[in-house]
Amino acid sequence: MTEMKAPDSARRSERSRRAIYEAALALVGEVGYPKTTVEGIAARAGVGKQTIYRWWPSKAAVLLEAFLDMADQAAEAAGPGGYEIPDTGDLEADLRTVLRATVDEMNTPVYDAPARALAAEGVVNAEVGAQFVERLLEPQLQLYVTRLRAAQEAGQVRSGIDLRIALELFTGPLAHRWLLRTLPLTHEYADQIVDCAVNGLAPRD
Amino acid sequence: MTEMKAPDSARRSERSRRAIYEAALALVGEVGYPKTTVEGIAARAGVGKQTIYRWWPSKAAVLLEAFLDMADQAAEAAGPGGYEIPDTGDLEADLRTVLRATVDEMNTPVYDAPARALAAEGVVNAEVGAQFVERLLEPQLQLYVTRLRAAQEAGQVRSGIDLRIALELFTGPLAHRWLLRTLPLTHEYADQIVDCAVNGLAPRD
Amino acid sequence: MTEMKAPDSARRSERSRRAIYEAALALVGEVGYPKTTVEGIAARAGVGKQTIYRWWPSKAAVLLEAFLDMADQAAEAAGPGGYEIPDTGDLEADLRTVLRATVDEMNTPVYDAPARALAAEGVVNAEVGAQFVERLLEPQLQLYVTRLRAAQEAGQVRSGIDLRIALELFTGPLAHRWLLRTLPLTHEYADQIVDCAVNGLAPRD
Amino acid sequence: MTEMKAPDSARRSERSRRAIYEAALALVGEVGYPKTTVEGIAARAGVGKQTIYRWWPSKAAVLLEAFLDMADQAAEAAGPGGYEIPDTGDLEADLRTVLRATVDEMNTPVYDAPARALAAEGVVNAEVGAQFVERLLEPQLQLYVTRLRAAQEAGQVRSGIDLRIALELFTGPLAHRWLLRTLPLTHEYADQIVDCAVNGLAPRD
DNA sequence: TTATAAGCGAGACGGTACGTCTCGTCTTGGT
DNA sequence: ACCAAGACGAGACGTACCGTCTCGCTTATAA
Repeated sequence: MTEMKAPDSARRSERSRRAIYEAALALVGEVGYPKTTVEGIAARAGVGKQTIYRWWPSKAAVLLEAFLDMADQAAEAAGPGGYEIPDTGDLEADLRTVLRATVDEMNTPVYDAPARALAAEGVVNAEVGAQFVERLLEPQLQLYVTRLRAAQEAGQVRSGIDLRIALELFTGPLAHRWLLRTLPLTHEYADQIVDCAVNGLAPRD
Repeated sequence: MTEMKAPDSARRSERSRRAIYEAALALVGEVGYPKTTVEGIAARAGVGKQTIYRWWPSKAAVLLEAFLDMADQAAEAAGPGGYEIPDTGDLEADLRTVLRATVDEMNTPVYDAPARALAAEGVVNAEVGAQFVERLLEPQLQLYVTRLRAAQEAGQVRSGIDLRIALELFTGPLAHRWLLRTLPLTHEYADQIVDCAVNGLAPRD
Repeated sequence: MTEMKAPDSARRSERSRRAIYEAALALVGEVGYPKTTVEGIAARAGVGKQTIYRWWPSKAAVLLEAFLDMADQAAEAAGPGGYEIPDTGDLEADLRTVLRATVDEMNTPVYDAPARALAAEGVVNAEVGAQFVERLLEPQLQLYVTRLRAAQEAGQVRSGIDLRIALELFTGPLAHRWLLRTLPLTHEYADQIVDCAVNGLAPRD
Repeated sequence: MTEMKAPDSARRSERSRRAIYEAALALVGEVGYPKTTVEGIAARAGVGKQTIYRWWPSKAAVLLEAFLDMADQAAEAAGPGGYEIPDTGDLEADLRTVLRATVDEMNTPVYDAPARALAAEGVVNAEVGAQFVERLLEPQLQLYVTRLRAAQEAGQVRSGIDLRIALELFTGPLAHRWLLRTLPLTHEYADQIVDCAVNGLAPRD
């Protein structure tokens, strides 16, 4: 049993952590994930390599935290409501709004590059994949569950439907196009997905 | 000007190519994609490294061809019809059959490991991604287009719907769960997806 | 201008110093000089690294002082006379006694390992070498000068001879064998060196 | 049992070997042995690190071979006789010639720096020490044995004397001063050593 | 008798070099 | 000409120590 003596996080250098986050995101954006190296991150952050290895187990873990940090800061800046799906009573319109926003995000390079890298790493590395899903994806999916539950209670969604499955009718196609780049991601595409999927969930006559 | 002198493919060693395919698939299955190296493939195939670099540009390209080769052989063994979606007239039943088969495939390790590796590489490397989509994914998606067109002509699918989008209602959610391992892939899940999606495509009253 | 503020030696922890000496000597004996590290000494002594760097400029300096301390304690234990070369009137016999004792010391691991390490460091690092010679070697060589002067005055050594050179006829060969391990160091060898060298110093007919 | 598969020395790059020798000797001369690193040698030689680790087990081994190579080239350039001790019949004069030459060599920086480094490493590392003695020192000592044997047969050296010990009367003091820098190495010093030592070896009346 | 400032243990930090691994290219015989 | 074999230049890996730098915590004067 190799008892790892954990470093003392009270003494951790906040300055270094921030510099590492920034360097990691910048490098992934500039040279791509595979060419981003731990050495490169350390050099760019003006940090010793050991300072990275002391706090993270892998390049992917660094990037995941950097990305979460970026998302947290964005959420904070977005105002008190944070991120949630609007509820105007019109399910189709609300989901259109959200999916269009998601499409925009996926077309934004500073978001796209690291998110894509993390997703890819998670596909192949179960450990990272679990973290990616748990810390990044799942919170977002819960927003759909919440909104769809409201719709279900309002009678806009069939009562027998599992909402975890329902939400995948929206996010699944979007993620598919995003990850594999089969066809371009546009607002129109988002609208069409919402149209079909909402129809599929609607109560039968 | 770097004049690339192409190797003479007539003189190519068939024995080596087969050995490389087998070694690549075996290693990806055994140690995972990131730990599979070109050196390792060469050593296992009893082949010089240059023989790999002469014919393929990257580890991912080797694996892609190896995987296509495996798929071709499976298709050949599957009989004269090859792969196509059945058309019994009942769209929902036909798609259930296909999605259940796909779920089974994704739960088969010898298929899962290399396919997952290729998808992940394609997510991050546009070059590989394009190849992956064009040579592996697109032919399968066309089968859906064909079946859905028949359904549309039979009045089971709304006429205004873009079939490229329609098909993603089925494959998107499936791919999502498969790649990110959010929840287990089961026949029941396939059925539920088909249920909702077919409903969404159906003509409105 | 780097104003070096010297530490206050009055407040120095005696306990720490002793622990550092012991740790340094023990580690050099156990794992050898190159694998002995400042971190290792600190850990073994139960001491912070800074406590070493505060009082010594280098690993070699620590070991030198540790060794001198060990020698001092040995000398103290040896009785009031301390170390000196006996003078029975028989130069050859007296030197035989001393060289045999030196041979024994060199064959004692607790003496050999650190002494060898210090000598090696001194060979390559002039600073350490000077300290090694001045504080460790020179006092011992002076003992030879004293004894040989007595012999010279008694007419047993040619009058023209420089005693600094004379003594090297004894210590030089011994050191040579010890440091480079060309051949084993034995009492017989000591005797033969003394025989030849005393003969070489003797007045000519 | 870790069976090391030895590299094929027939395919070795002569160009790289020479570049490594030159870089190693140059660096030791310029920055000293402790600051000479394997990485530095590789960089200066325009060579990958692995090319060094493939052929040598350590920095010291590289330097030893580089030094031997330098010595071989010098010997080759020195003419057909190579290195040997002259025999004019006058033992004292012949040894004076040789020891003066040795003193000169030890005062030559390009010789001194690497030789000193190797000797120091050999003092502390028995493996290296054995190589140093066997490949560098022993051949030179044998020259003394040869010359002293001739003198012994000519009746200029006592018949009972072990020549391996006799030679150390000359080389021991010299090495002592050289390695530990106790006092300067001069021709006069060499002469005095020869004077005393030859006298010590001479037959007794 | 307290306060105050030093030394202390601990250990995180920016670095350098280690020795290993794999990359993609180049070279040498063998078939 | 293609091949198996593998040496090569290059450079990232993750580890070990370097010497410096805070941290709180004794601990011993000097107010």
